Amino acid sequence: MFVHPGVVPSADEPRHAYHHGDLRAALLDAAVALIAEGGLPALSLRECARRAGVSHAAPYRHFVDKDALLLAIARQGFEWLADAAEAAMARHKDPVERLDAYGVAYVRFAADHPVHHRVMFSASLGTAAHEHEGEDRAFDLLLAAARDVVGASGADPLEAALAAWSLTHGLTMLILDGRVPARLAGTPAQAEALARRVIAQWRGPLLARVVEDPSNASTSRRVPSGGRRPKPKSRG
Amino acid sequence: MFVHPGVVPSADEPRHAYHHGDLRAALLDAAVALIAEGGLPALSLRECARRAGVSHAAPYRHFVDKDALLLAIARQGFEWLADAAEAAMARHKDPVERLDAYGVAYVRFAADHPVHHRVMFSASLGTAAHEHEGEDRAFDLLLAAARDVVGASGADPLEAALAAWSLTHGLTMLILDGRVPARLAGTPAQAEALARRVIAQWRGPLLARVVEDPSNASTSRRVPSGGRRPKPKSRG
DNA sequence: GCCCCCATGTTGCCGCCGTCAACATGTTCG
DNA sequence: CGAACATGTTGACGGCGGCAACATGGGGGC
Repeated sequence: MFVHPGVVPSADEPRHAYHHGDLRAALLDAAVALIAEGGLPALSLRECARRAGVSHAAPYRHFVDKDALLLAIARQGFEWLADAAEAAMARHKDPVERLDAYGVAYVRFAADHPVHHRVMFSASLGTAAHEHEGEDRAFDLLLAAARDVVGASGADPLEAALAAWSLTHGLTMLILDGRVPARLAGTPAQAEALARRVIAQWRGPLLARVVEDPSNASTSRRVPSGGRRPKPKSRG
Repeated sequence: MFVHPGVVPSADEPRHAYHHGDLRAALLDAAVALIAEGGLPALSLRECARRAGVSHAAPYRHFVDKDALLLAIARQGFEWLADAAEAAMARHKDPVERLDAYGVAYVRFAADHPVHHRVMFSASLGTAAHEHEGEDRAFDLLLAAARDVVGASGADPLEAALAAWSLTHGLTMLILDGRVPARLAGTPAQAEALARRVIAQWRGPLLARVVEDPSNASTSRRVPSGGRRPKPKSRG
């Protein structure tokens, strides 16, 4: 049996275990493992079935086709992402800090679940199925945070959200594609720290404050000779 | 013949036209068209051969395998990207403006050549072949621009480059994946304008100036009630 | 000017894959 | 107890990537 205990049973699918223990979960697990080993093109339903110890057509009793399996992984990922972002934001009151927390949680989530992130944003699905409930939830969280940040300034919250999403999404993709030196993002913890520094580097005029402390905004007028690169002194 | 005149012969491969006019270029064209129509999974060497009017094994005389064809597309894309970035940066002297120009050119390139960008950053190749000459050239340009921006401030140029790359790369991926409303990025020109606004939104303490005009840096201390969203008055 | 060689393209084959249809089995419930 | 249904199996089909063996024709050596 390849069903390792890490599997969260997702609590919204048939629980009955007829012949196999929980084939659906086993297939999802095998799929994630396959993608982790050889990327998306390495995923095959037949190999998943093999690893789950069932025949090559058994998966079709749980997923209408290959894309449905990928969709299930993506859905799970969006749920986890929304949960992580929500929890991270809940630890802050300041709008900017909440937006930062979202971004850091985003990168951290991708570092912790690289396969899920890759599947969530794989072009295969892309336009096909943009109706994940979790995706809407994650995006609504981001949009609300952006709205709080821009406040009544008249700036477009959607574009602010897009800008924040772009930064963290781009960093995430570069890390996951191995284009960031391992020294900077070799572990999820390093990736998270890098995300904090990258976000801090970009803090801009729209947000009208320095990340470290709202009171000393004047330091943003010139290149600070020191005190730059604020150590994320365990905020939260 | 499916060889439309848009094909740039790439000028570094055997020019002799034995039986087919220029099968290699025809295959590359067909591959790009296939990916444009149905994404990466829609690419098949056999369909490329069919569209080029040759037998299913003919492509193997020009590409050792499917990945080699994708690699050729990626290489072409990196060359184009480096050229575009170089040209865009050459129109500016100010370091920050040069870095901005790089980012805008990056997004514009991806909007103009979505298939190439997708292939360039497809996970399939990823770790396999990071030795595109064009990729090094494009990254070196970015790194040099970042170095000029951070100057002697002591900031890590690599991390600054990474931050800039993250923002534009993320925006690019979101646009290409259809996650940005068509109203904001339906055409390459719109995507370019959006890139300018997104970059401007993030201008931060490290760069210590407002994008519009270096002299009015004080407007960055408060959320500007007006004058935000600077119309990109055809800089250059 | 001739011929041979090799780059180019073809045919045929293999195994793998996604997917479907037909069949088998075991569970649940009337 | 038996029927209906969910689950899993077997076998088949066409498409694909890739290899080997064969065909061809153009250009360079003589």
